[in-house]
Order: sequence, then C-alpha cells, then structure tokens
Amino acid sequence: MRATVRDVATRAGVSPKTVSNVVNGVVFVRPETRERVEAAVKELQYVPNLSARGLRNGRTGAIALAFPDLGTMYTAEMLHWFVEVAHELGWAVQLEETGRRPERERELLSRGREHLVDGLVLNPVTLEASAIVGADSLPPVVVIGEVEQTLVDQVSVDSISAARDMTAYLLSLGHRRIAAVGAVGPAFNSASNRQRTEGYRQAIAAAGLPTDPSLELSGEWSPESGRHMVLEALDRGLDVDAFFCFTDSMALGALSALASRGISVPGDVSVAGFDDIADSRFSTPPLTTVTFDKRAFADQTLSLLAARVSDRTLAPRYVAIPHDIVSRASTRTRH
Amino acid sequence: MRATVRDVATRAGVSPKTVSNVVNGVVFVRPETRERVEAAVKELQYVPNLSARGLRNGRTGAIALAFPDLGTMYTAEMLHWFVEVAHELGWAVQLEETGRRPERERELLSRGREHLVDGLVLNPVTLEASAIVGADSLPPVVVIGEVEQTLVDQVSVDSISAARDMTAYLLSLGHRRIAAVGAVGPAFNSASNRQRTEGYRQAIAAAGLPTDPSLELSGEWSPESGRHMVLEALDRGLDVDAFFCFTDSMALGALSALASRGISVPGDVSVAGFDDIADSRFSTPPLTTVTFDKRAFADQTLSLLAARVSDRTLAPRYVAIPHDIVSRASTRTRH
DNA sequence: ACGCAGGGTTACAACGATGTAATAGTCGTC
DNA sequence: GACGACTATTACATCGTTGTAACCCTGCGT
Repeated sequence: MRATVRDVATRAGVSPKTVSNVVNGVVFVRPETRERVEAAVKELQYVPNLSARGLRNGRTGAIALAFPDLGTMYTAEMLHWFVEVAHELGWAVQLEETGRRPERERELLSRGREHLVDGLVLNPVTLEASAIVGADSLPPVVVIGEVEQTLVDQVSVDSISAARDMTAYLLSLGHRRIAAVGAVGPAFNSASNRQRTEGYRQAIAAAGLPTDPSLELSGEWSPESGRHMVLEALDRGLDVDAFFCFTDSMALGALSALASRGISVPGDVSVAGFDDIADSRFSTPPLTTVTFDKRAFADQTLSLLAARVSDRTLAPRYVAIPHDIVSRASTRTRH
Repeated sequence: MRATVRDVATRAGVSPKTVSNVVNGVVFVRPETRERVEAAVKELQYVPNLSARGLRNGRTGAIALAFPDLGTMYTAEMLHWFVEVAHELGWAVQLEETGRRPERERELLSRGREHLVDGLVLNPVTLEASAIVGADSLPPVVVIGEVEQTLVDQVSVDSISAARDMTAYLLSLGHRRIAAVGAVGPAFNSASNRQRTEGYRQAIAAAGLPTDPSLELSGEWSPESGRHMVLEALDRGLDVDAFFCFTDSMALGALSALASRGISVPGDVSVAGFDDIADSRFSTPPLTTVTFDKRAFADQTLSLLAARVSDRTLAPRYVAIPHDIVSRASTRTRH
C-alpha cells in the first residue's frame, strides 16, 4: 500500500497538515520538525497523490499538446522542445492527436478540462475562428501555427513573410519559373497554405513576374503527396526551374521524385523547403529551407499559456517567431 | 464554474449517485430517468472530473510513455500508434523524455505513480536489470526495445535475428565486406547495439567469413553520427561494399556522407537500415531496411500493460514482434 | 508577574465522484 | 389484497490533500 500524509504524520508525530507544509515548503516549519518529517517521508517513500492534490486545488500540473499528426518529423521536433520546456516549468505533458479532424479539435476545446489538464496547446489544421467562438467557456489555450483568429493566444512563424522571403531568395538566385508545392487549391485548403501561397504570390508580383496558376501545385502536405505533385508536374511538361515546397517533408518527396526521373538537384532545378526539420540536413542534396528557433517557439508558447492559466481574463496575444533562410546545396544560382 | 454531479442531479431531480450510474453505464437505470439525466448532462455541459474519479477509485485513466529522444522519426512513428491504440483503450497518454539519462529512467520507475498514471511504457537505452531490481515496488510497466531483463513485461523486435537476417540478405546479394554502422563499441554500448552486432556477427560467421573488427563502426545512433562514421571509414580507406546501418536514421546520414563523396548507392556500395521509418521511402535512393508492424507493436505493448494493470501478480511476459526485410533501391546484387 | 503578539501547529472541512448498504418502489403471485 | 422478490434509487462515507481558522506556546514588554 502506498503511504499517505497520514502515515507520514503518524510516523513523525505531527499532524497531516504539517507534513503537507513541509512537502510544499510554502509555510515556515521549525527545522527539527521539518527534519523529522523529511526522515519519515524518506522511510515510507511517500509520494504525494496528484489526483488528490488536483482535486483539492483545481490544478493538475499537466497540460495537453494536440497535433494533427504525431508521425511526422516536424511534430517530433516540436514535441521534443515542448516536453523539455514544459518539464522545466513543472508541467507534465499529455498528448493528443487530432488527425486533421475538425470535430476532434473542437472536442478538445470544449471538453479540454476532462483529462486532468490545466491548459492546452493546440496545433490546428482545420480549426476556424467559428469553432473557437462556439465554445462559450474555453480552457486556457494557445494555438500554434497559422490560424486566422484573434480570440485566443497564438504563436506562429509569420508564414506570409517567410514564404515571401524564400520566394524572393529563389528569385535572387535567378530563378524565374518557381513552382509552389503544396499551394492552396481544391486538394488542400487551410490557413497555412493560404498564407504561404499568399507570400509566394507577393514575391512573384513584387518581382514584376506574372502569376502563373500552373505553377501552383495543390496537394496534401506529406512526402507522398510532394512526390506525386512533382511527378505530375513533370509528366505534363511543366516549365519550371525551382520547386518551393511549403514543408520540408514535401521537399523530401520532391527530391525523391526528381531523383527517380534523373533530374539533378541543384544542377537542373533548385528545391527549397520550409521548417528546417533535422532530416533536411541529411537529404541528398541537403535542403535550403526556412528555419526558426523551435526551442524559442516552445518557450514563447508555454509562457503565454502559463500567463493565461494564472489569469484567464488577459487579452489574447499573438507572438511571431522570427524566421530565417538557411541555404544549403539544394539551391544554386541560375543564369 | 464547472458543473458537477450535484448540479446535474439537482437539474434532473435525482441523486448524485444516479447521475454517476448513468454516466458510467454499469448499473441499469430506468430509461426515463436516464433520459432526464442525459438531458441535464448536455444542458450543463457536464464533464466528469478525472482527478476526483482518480482519487476515488485509484485509476487515473492515463498511462505514461517514456522515450529516450522525442525528436526522432522512429519515436514519432511509435508515438503515433501508441497514442492511437491507447485512446482506443480509453487511456490518455502522458509523455516523458528520458534523454538517455539512466537516472531519469530509474526515477520514472520508482516515482512512476506520482504523475497520475496507471502504467508506464518505457523505452530504455541504458536501463539494466539492476535498475529494475532496485525498485522494490514497481508501477505496472512494459519495457519496449532491447533490454536484457526478465523481471517485467517486454515487447521488442528480435534484434539478433533481424540483424542476422539483414546481414544474410546482403551476403546473398554477393556482398563480402559489410560494415556494421552503429555497432557495439566504446562510443556506444547498449543492449540494442549489442544484439544487432551479435546478429550481424552470427550471419558473417555462418557464411564462413572472418570477423573483421575494422568493419564494425561504433558510434551514437543518430544521422550526424552515421554520416561521421561513414566519412571516417572512407577516409581511412576501408575496403567495404555495403553499409548495414543499425537504424534508418544512421542510414540517412550514411547516404548523405556517400553522396557528398560522390560514391554511388547502390552503384558502388549498398546501404541498408533498420526500423523502416517513413523517410526511408523518400531518401535517395529509397532504403532497404528491416520492417515491422508498428501498429502491432503498440497493440501488443498496451495489451500487456492492460493485463498487468488489472493483475499485478502475473508472471512477466515477453513478446517478439515479427520483422521482415523490405528491399528497396539502396541495395543491389554484387558480382 | 501578567498580558499580548506572533509564529508554529492543529482540527476540521471541502474538493467531486462512487462503492456500500439501506431505502423506496414495482410487479407478480397466491 | 397482502406478501415476498426484486429493482431502481438514495444517504452516507470515503479516497488524499490542503485552505481556513482556531489553537497553543514561547518570549517580550511594562
């Protein structure tokens, strides 16, 4: 049987509350009493029951992280930092997978408090502002990534400007026929690809080039789909000198497609990605991509969440994480 | 304020216990009563407080998953399935990262019950049997991956035979100088690489070839390290016609190293991996690797855990997940 | 010496859900 | 019509922890 404050109290000859005081260390306890209690705690291997504590003071010490797909490198890297930072803040982390299902996202928002969590970090794909409005009492929540809403705290990279920057970079290398892989379209339409498409178009327009819809390849944001979009573009003889893939994972699919057709990267075409996942340093060739500090991303998100947990009346805030272009071997100057 | 059983009970004109009965659905409740209660639940948006439930019946409905490094593709894919299966079983999932620190692994075992979990799935790197013996009262736990112990439930691929099979496969393609990338050695020594090294050596010996220590490249199991080991081997002029990397992530590093030296895969050398992570289908070239059913892995693990949670006196069981060789373009017959 | 201040400790209640045992209610049967 | 045999529902206590408020004690001031 597991030891409780009662057992420890009896052993140390004090009251349960004194044990609690020692364990929590908020109230001053006479050194000799503290010592006796600590000895008893050690002897009985006492560990506080967090269910009871959670019941008593309404905080569970856990937050939930919800991502659309756990099986991707992007999510893995984000998780790594989120768990690290959360633990530094004394939070345990509960994991949820929304699987791109809007109803699951809504469910998390409305029933968020069921699963013993003090707050929620949600990376939505489909979520629209209406879903947030719908829930009349939200748990403390920070959404991450591109979502068009101003009702709750949010952290993201400024995708419009990042996509604009990358496109401008490719243009500066001399590329003129830049395909946007994963652009908004019938196959996939979310805030993320709307914004990246927007940034791409802005840069093209700023360079005085015409917008060419045939260069905007629409599809799911996965390696399979990236490969597929590129193969299809090649099959229909698209005139293109660079592929700007809206995620690294699509870029890996693109590289695979190009390699299978014997097209050299960066000899024949350049390829660029977005996210700077670890794999992009080990692809053939290594990938030029949009990078950002993922540790800072987690830091910012969880500090917003901490603030909101302690004061739920704060006005919603938005934090943009700075981004940068990292140039690797998959892009080269074109003449 | 959040609704409780009391509020629902008042609203529906019944007692709190009846609400509980309806919500849990174990006792029979008269249809009209049930209807009234369900209506009240919906109107008040009642959601049970799991802290209270956990306190009352000793179960929290959550399990913990602990992996050494969350930022890898292998972990991401495993997580994906574990979370899916856990949710099907009605468990929430709490995430821990051990960071290859033995003390963190021990801590999870000894203090596992602190964090509101009914059980623990632990993927140890350094954990040895002694650490498990040390803890005199273990939480329900299943270890996954290669660990040399028989004290608690365990699920893993049979690494010895999988490594033997892959090595035999490479031999059958005509390779005679097969490097083992990530082999046991001073740089990294864990049950995993001991076992894979053992399988590799068995196959070499079974083919009547001499064991050549210079072919066993020791190092961390990461892409960086994989690249590094291969580059170093090339630099010292190692005579080699295939690289068997003990994980796909190292294999991706190896491919990157070979590409940077202009060595063709599979033209000049073959490369094989282990784990069949998603990326390995999109590398250049796609990777021959050891595959296994990760969904089945999660299924088996969590059903062992469920069994142990409900009966902690069961004898420890071991389940091996079947593996297979999947042949892709990174390997080719040698003459 | 007596009273008062203040710190250290305590008894008690409450957080919300649910198992237990007792109660109210229903139906069938003789 | 009354009694038994269930069956649906209830009152109560409890899980372990901690906030509240009351308590006791030591030490100081007058």
